[in-house]
Amino acid sequence: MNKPGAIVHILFYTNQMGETSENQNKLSLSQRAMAGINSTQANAPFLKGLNDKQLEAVNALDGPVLVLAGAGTGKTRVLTTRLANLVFSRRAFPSQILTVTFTNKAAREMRERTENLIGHEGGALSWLGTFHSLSAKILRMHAEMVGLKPTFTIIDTDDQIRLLKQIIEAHNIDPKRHSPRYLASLIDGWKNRALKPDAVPKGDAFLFAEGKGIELYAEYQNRLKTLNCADFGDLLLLCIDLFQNNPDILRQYQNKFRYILVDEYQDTNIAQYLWLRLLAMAHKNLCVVGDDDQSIYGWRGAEVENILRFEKDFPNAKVIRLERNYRSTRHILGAASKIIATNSERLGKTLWTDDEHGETVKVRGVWDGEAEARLISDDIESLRAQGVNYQDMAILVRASWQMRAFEDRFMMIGVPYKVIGGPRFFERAEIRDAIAYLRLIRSPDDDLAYERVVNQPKRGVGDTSLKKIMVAARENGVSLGLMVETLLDKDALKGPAKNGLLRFSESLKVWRKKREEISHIELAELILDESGYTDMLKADKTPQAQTRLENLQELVRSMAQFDNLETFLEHIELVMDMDNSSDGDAVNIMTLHGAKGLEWNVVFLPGWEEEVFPSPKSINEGGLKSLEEERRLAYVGITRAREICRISFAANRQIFGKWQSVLPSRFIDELPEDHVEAVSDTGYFNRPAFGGSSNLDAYEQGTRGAGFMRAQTFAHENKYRPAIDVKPRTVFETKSRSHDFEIGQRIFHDKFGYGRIRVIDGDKVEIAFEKAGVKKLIASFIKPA
DNA sequence: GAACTGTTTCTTTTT
DNA sequence: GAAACAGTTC
Repeated sequence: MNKPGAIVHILFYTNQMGETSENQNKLSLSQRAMAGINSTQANAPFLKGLNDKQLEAVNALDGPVLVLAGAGTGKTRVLTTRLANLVFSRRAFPSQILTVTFTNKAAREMRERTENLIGHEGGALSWLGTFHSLSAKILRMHAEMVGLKPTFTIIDTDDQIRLLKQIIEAHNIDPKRHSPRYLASLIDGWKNRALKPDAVPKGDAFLFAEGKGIELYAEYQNRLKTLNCADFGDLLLLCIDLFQNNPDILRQYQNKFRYILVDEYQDTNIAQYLWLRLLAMAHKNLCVVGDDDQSIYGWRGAEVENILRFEKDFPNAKVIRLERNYRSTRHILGAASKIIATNSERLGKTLWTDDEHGETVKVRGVWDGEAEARLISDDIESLRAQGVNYQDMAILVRASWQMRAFEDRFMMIGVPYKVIGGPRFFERAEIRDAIAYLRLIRSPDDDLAYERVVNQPKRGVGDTSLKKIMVAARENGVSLGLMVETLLDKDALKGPAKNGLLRFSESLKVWRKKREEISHIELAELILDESGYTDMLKADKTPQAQTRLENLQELVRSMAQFDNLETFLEHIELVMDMDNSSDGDAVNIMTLHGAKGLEWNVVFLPGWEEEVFPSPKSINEGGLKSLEEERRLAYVGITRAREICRISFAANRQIFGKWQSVLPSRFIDELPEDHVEAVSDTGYFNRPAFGGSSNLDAYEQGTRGAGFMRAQTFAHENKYRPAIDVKPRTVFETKSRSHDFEIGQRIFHDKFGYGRIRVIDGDKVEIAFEKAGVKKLIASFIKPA
């Protein structure tokens, strides 16, 4: 497949592509490039091991290219190699290539992997990032052109909702009947479609408070401007505005970015599409990579249609399909393919592999969430004993609340784990407070930050005082901070509020002055101390207070990675995520969304129940379209696994704190029998685990339904087959033991009967019983058969 | 204005 | 089951 002839042929083709593009300058560029290719690429080591299709994608450098890359087909490899190829062929310096990813995690990985290939050749990849971070970077340089100061604050969903609530109340609308959260989602939706208040379709207005939606949206935008703030959607929209209103600036960026690469193109929304089109219009060296089957961000406005439209927008676009899967076993691929085949709206792709080995995908039913956590942690421990590292295993859940059961379990039995993208560090109240203080130092007009910390810790400024100040500030068109200053000057305040505000205002002045003198780290420590925030937590006797203090220390420590306050704030506003990827050997726990683009040897997919996955909320709101998106999520989950994939469902689950009996997910029904096997560790499938208990009713109701029957039909004659094949293998033993059993030995247990030893870990042994499934026991309870 | 208590709502997924 | 909210008392 790596015949030199093939490479030459492809290179010839790409150069033809390059030369068909109109401008003279480019022609000479590509001629230079050709010289570069001939000398550096004939024996270029970085192209080794790519298959024909991948090479084609890597070498089609000029002109528009669409790469349809299925799961596990080496997409990231193609992207990074392509980047390296652009640099090595002297087409562009790294700083002249715009690379857009969808998440910060993806950006980080792409940067690392590309730098491994090109080293520091030609400078840094300064324009690799998410749509939002790249937009922010551009906007900071031209903020005045869109009516902001360069220090503008990027607000997150939480601030957004607080602001909207104020606006709704100011319009005498009851926020209970018309929730700010819903308005926020409407506005987000409009922004995703690049609709400004005057462009919102009239019909959409009636989605909120009898036609007030558009008015409120306009008001919200005004407030953002006066607060010198932008929300996530604004970053893109303002950038588009900037380009459209200033052709000279647009041209400057068009010239700068000679080549544009976009990852996860199926997840782009209309605003992002417009943004890209503006930048790529001049030279059309745009390469997008995507997979319609992995489009899982419809709720954020992603339009799979963008992929379909690509060929229309760029009529001579080269389309390359990567269909050979290098990741998963045939069973895993078979299960995933069957699931996704149920969807109707697909471009259609057939993934294949020549991998022949591997275990089938297992589907297992358990009593409840706790039993599920136990089952999975048992699997993890025994796989670990067989030599699989924790870091090669992952648990992927639909929603973050499902993570808790696993955390509890792992904490109890001492398995190291890391939660990626769970309840986030920067969303904790104490962290947000600390950041609000810092924001207030940077941007005195940041009313949202002011409001957040003015009475945190308590300074005697209650709701009534605050309301008064807010009304006055709005009437005078000034910020809260400024209004308070004026009111203090005029001695218009009284009681505890007066004293508190006096102290607060003085402190702010002092801190702002100090900012010039001390480092941002010292400043943060100073503020936390002098504001009384630390003391407040120290005085707090609740168990959480201690963790909060630690979190704050962690925050201060993390500031060391940044040169100054601005870069630190920019980072947290955009990234909202701490890089904890380097933390040793630990099991990964994350959401299915967070898992896209990643892979592990072993993947557990718990919670495959109706009411959990597919998410009922999603189906209620989006109907069939959403159901198909949930199905793509299932597809993404299964295809993360290289060798072992184990799905599970519970008969009972606590939802919103209430016990409910639930049915297995309809997706379980869609799995193909020939790649999947329903097995049970506990003999659970047809035996109530707790005979006579009052839970029996729930159990019967929960498992007698069609879903359970569907799942059961997969169970073959031997319902008690152990989940893991009994494979005697050598295990390195470090722990001492007081017995002389051996792996593979047949034993007898009073309650569970006969079985065979699979794993020995000191005095603990794991046994695959002939009737009772796999159990972990202390060796003294068993005797040789 | 703060502290306490009972009630309600809520969680999808991320920049 | 937690967190946000509303209503009550000090």
